[in-house]
Amino acid sequence: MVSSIAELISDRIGTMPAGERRAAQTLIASYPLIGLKTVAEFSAAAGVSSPTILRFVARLGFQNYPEFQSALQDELAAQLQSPASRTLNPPSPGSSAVSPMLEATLDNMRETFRHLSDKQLADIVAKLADRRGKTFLIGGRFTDPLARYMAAHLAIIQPNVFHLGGQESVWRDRLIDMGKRDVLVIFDIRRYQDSLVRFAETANQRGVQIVLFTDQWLSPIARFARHVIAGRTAVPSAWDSSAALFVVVETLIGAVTRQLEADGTKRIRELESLR
Amino acid sequence: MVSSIAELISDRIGTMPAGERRAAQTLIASYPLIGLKTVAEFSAAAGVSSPTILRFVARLGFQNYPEFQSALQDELAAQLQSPASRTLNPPSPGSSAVSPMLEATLDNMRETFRHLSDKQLADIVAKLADRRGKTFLIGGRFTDPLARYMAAHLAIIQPNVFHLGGQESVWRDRLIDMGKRDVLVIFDIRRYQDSLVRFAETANQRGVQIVLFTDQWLSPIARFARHVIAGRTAVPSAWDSSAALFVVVETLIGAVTRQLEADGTKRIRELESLR
DNA sequence: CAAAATACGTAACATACGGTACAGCGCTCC
DNA sequence: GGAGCGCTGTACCGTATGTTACGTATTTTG
Repeated sequence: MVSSIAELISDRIGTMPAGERRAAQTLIASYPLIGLKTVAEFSAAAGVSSPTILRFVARLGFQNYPEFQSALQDELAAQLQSPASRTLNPPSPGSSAVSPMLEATLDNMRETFRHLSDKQLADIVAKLADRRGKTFLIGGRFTDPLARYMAAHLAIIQPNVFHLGGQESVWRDRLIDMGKRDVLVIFDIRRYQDSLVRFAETANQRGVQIVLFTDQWLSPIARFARHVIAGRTAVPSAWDSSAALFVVVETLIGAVTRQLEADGTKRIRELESLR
Repeated sequence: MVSSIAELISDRIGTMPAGERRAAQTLIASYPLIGLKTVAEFSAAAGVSSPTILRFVARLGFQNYPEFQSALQDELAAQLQSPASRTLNPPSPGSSAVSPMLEATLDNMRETFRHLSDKQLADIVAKLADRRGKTFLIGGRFTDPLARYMAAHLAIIQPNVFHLGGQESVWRDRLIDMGKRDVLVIFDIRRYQDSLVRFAETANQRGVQIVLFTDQWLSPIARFARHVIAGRTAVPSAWDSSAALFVVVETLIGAVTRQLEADGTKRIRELESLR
């Protein structure tokens, strides 16, 4: 089984005519970017004509050029999403049986933060630290503990922080308390829960600003969310991992705390005097 | 100066209308691959119409879609050519406040697992997968969400899993249900809670086997615990981090699940047939 | 050396892709 | 409550792109 297109090429490059070989070498030289451009650009870079390029990809077994490009993109996607397979990352010497899980988790965190800009985090921190409205937190079946964890911390450093728990009918009624100045922090990863989506939709209609923690496939709630944090969840286990989101949560908690300290709010001063 | 398109997006995402923001979030979530596909595919993935995508790239300052794609490709080229720079988030000169937090967290996890032997984990897994008794879980002020998270998973793959929540008086009375064959999983990090220590002590007297998740300074509960997992918690923040413990929890959940699958318990077979 | 087969490029073609005009809708602000 | 503005999607258009047919060049083989 041939895994990458690059291997496929080097397998068959010997059997190719001159023109196609030039195409192959050009592609390998700056793999895989030339292949993502148009046939015309590819052909120009290789110094051959467009049909030669097309014959080249046909020889590789692709029906047409777009199909070839899709394959390249899929390959790229796989590379970008599992940095573990990339040469870097110290193979960590004593990596043992538990390690696959740990390694995957560490990768997830690095990837999650790589897709997260400082600006984005700063915006969310500003919103959470802005105390003109209330903050509500809620999560799904497996993620509600994250909501609780965040609520437990935020509720200490600022007033008007509420975790929405218990029966659906209970927290649904809390919508009455929510308005434009309020923030709703929702955790929702696969499989996404209808009840949460409906809840988010209604909250959105009431003008509540939504901060969504979800996985890389984005919960439908992203549609209504003002801020979306997409965490990586794939690990070698029967379950998805929420660890990356957990770290983002802790980061935010820390940042909000620092922000409020900087603001020198009365509450923080009182807290400090209590310690 | 804006270096990457991702930054450019997060800079302006605040000023965008809903539809375009959705496009932006979708792009960021699986950056940059969606952007290399056609407008039609991009729009479908984001759940908006094609013109919205085009308006989105126009707002980013690109004359047209191909120009936008070229920019993405150039960026990718730069990344792929210097894989060294991607190791982790480069210490990047202006490296924000988030990086130290992430780095410290990653270190904590490595350290935590370094001090954790396979044998130790295997023993705990065996104990949790042994279904002759009941499993109770409880945590402290900040760690109870971890107990809930673990309970939410374990309760699916096996019966007799109970999270102890609510008022202290409530769960204290549950001691009556606990006996020699049962397991009590306790989470307790600084500052250790007296109520939990007393609870653990009593449970221990009743012959309950205690699995303790604590920090590196060890909760006094360690005195009664059969198994102790000490996680690193130090991070550059006003709060301690439970992230390392969280990862241990996920690792255990995965391992117990695998164990039960291997045992081929009736419940697991039924669960699988339900999926 | 001749003849055939293969390879390659030019040019014409059709498709599907990006782009635009326009109308409907919701929202905000008088 | 009404008027204006801005956002969004539908429908259509022009064109750049991938594709194919064909003629020429080049290599191969008897």
